[in-house]
Amino acid sequence: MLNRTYPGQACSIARALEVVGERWTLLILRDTYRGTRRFDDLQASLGVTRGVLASRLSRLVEEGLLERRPYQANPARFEYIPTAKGRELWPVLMHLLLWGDRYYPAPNGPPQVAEHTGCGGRLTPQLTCDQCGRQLGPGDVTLRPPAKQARSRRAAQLL
Amino acid sequence: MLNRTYPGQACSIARALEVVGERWTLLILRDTYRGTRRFDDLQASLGVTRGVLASRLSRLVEEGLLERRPYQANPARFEYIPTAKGRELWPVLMHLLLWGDRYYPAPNGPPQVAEHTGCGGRLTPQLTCDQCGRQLGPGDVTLRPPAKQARSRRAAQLL
DNA sequence: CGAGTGAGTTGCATGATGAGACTTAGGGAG
DNA sequence: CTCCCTAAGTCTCATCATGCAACTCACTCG
Repeated sequence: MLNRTYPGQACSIARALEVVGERWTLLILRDTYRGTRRFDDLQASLGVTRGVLASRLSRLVEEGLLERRPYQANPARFEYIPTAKGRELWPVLMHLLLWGDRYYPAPNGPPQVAEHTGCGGRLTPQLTCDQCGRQLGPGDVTLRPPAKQARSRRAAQLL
Repeated sequence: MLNRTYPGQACSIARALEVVGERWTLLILRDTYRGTRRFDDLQASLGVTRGVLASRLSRLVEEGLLERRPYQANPARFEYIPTAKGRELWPVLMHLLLWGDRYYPAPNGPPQVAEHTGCGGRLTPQLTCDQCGRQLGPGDVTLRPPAKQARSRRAAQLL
């Protein structure tokens, strides 16, 4: 979305979007997951302008989502590999994929299906609770200040 | 990110981003989850320009993520309520929140914590398999054409 | 009557993007 | 040696989107 900040937003969602919310950024990341990791390959695969691609890549490297690693010297050539920080955005991409498949299926031919490689199950489009394991929705979650005053104050309910 | 399309992208992620990838769109959606649902409230909460807000809202209504519902007549006044389709993007927002909290914690004071209202557990930042229930990462998922030839062809592995 | 509120629309200056040519450094063919 | 190719960028220019701020419109309240 922007190069700019979302000023005055205390929310982590806004801070996350300052890094990965610009046009093309998430698609570049997706391509690096899939193994498209060189400048010209990314450019061809995405159809993004070379200038924009260069600027997104350098931002992603700066922020530590990608590592710019030489794969040959003479002449020096580089590839962009997702770091742990970069890979942790994978769930975001997968949820977008599931949502897109559901509401905007591919015009010609059905969408790709994401399946668990060994077992054949599908990705669950749900978030779960790490204690009780139940599936959570907007109504099940409370945002509050962490630790310390543990249970004392109740903050804004999400939805 | 864009108003424009990501031409030539067959992927559902790109199609999803065509709808919700523009600057401000996801933050507007987040606010409607939280109960901020009127034009002026959204404008004040986000600090977005009135013009941009108007254009994003009308797009979201067009695409069926929000419903523009009058809450009074004379003078006619409206609020924007998330539809089921809009609410299903909640996991995307939550993963962004978890990721942002982890890598870009709020400068003053610790981040908000999302907890399961009844049980006190945290949101799992992981996707799971709907059959075996195991947590999945980029390496565990295969994208392939759906149904029909069920298991016959194996397509691009995600990472 | 005059001020206030909510939901927009309009106009201008600035910033970001798309299209496409140019650069740099080395490799290979003839 | 010269010409052409590849990879990874950089540069320029026209167009599009955004931010800022004022204006409109319809109705209500004091």
